[in-house]
Amino acid sequence: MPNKKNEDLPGKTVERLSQYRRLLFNSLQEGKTNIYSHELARLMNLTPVQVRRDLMLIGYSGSQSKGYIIKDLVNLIGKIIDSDTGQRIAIVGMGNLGRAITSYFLGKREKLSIVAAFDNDPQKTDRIIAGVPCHHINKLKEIVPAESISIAVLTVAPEATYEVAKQLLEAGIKGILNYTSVPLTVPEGVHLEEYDIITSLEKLAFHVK
Amino acid sequence: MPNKKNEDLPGKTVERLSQYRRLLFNSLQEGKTNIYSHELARLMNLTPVQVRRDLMLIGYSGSQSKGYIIKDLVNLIGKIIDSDTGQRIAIVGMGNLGRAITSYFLGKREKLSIVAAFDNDPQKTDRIIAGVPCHHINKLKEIVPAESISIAVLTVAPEATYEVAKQLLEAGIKGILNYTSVPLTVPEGVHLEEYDIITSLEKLAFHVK
DNA sequence: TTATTATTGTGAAAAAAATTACAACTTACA
DNA sequence: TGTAAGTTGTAATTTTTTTCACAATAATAA
Repeated sequence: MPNKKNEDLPGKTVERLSQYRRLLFNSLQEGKTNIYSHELARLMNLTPVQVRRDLMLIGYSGSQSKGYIIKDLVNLIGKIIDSDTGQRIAIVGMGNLGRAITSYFLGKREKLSIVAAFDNDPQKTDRIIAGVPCHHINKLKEIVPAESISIAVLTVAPEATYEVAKQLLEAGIKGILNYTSVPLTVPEGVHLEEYDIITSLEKLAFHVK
Repeated sequence: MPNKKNEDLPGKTVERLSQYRRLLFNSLQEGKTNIYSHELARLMNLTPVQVRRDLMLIGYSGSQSKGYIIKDLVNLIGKIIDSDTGQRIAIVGMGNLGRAITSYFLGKREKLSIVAAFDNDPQKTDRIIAGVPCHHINKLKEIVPAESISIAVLTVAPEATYEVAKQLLEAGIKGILNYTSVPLTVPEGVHLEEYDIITSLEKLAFHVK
């Protein structure tokens, strides 16, 4: 039994692990093999202690002389945040944002794949967009289970949000990443992550003021 | 001197104020005039106490019988998070994401306006896209000061991020909202907000796992 | 009038996250 | 050999954020 530890990793640490991995991957490709906590911290805009603490929490040990072995660290992070079997994702709403996410994401992660898109515009449905088959939204309940999709990225218009979310839940979705400006509520056992661009802009504007 | 208070509002509270306002605005349009903390909490997926505490922090008082007066609250939040003069924003990188943000945002906020876009693709420059004039990126240093742009939304390709950020800083930008996957460092006095879609997806995937 | 219920406001406690401080180790080199 | 410099690992502290607990108040109904 490796670690029950994973489930009680601080949420912030999980976020950072994902970012560490991307940066470490870049470093690998630049030919680096080892990295010190202060180097990684600099890339991430963090303090070295925070890096060390995060790595401590996942049980990774470096050496005083060489720091951390990038390859090992990348693998370990993968063991922690990736699922063994891989997870399948649907983009719901193929507007600008849906397409942006799809094309940005495509092929970037081995264990996460966008396998379907949905839209209500007949112009967009029943063809392949940005490399992903786009279905009419009324096929949601059929395709989500058939394709073993566990995660949905919601990028529909605000007024459609509620109804589409309802269908996703009925289709047995396990996680929703909600980019609409309409806050959702989901039942126990379903995970929800919300992000609103205007909120971020207003927060930034407040601090700039 | 109204309140130095504003500057030391907790960051999380500022984020929530922006969201409160949007939801309150919806309620107003539905004809509601008053709202209780538990109602607002429900809309936001928060506890009533947290709502009350946030409002306490901005110095707004409700009544035990009627709760909060929506109109007054909307105005007060505006006084706190909006700048008096308004703030001008540029979208840098007019790909799918840049266009998504632009069209999503257009006209939504009185005190925040997207006044320019930049791209390096001649197909896109020197014309109006999603209602905003799109310039070639090499005019950045000229147009940012000329248009009094204080905030930039970065949606360029990863490999261009560093160079474009440098130019923005040289042009005197005050805040950057970075949607590329490349973490930036900015000098003292410039505000930076970073968001990465893949990180969010991976975090969600981790919890769904 | 007097309970009863529902609400706000807020001090105090708890929980989560970040930072400080420092012991322990490794290497380089005088 | 011994010491100086640079590193990791982690306990302890501090800071930030959330939650708990409850007093105060208003409206309602018995």
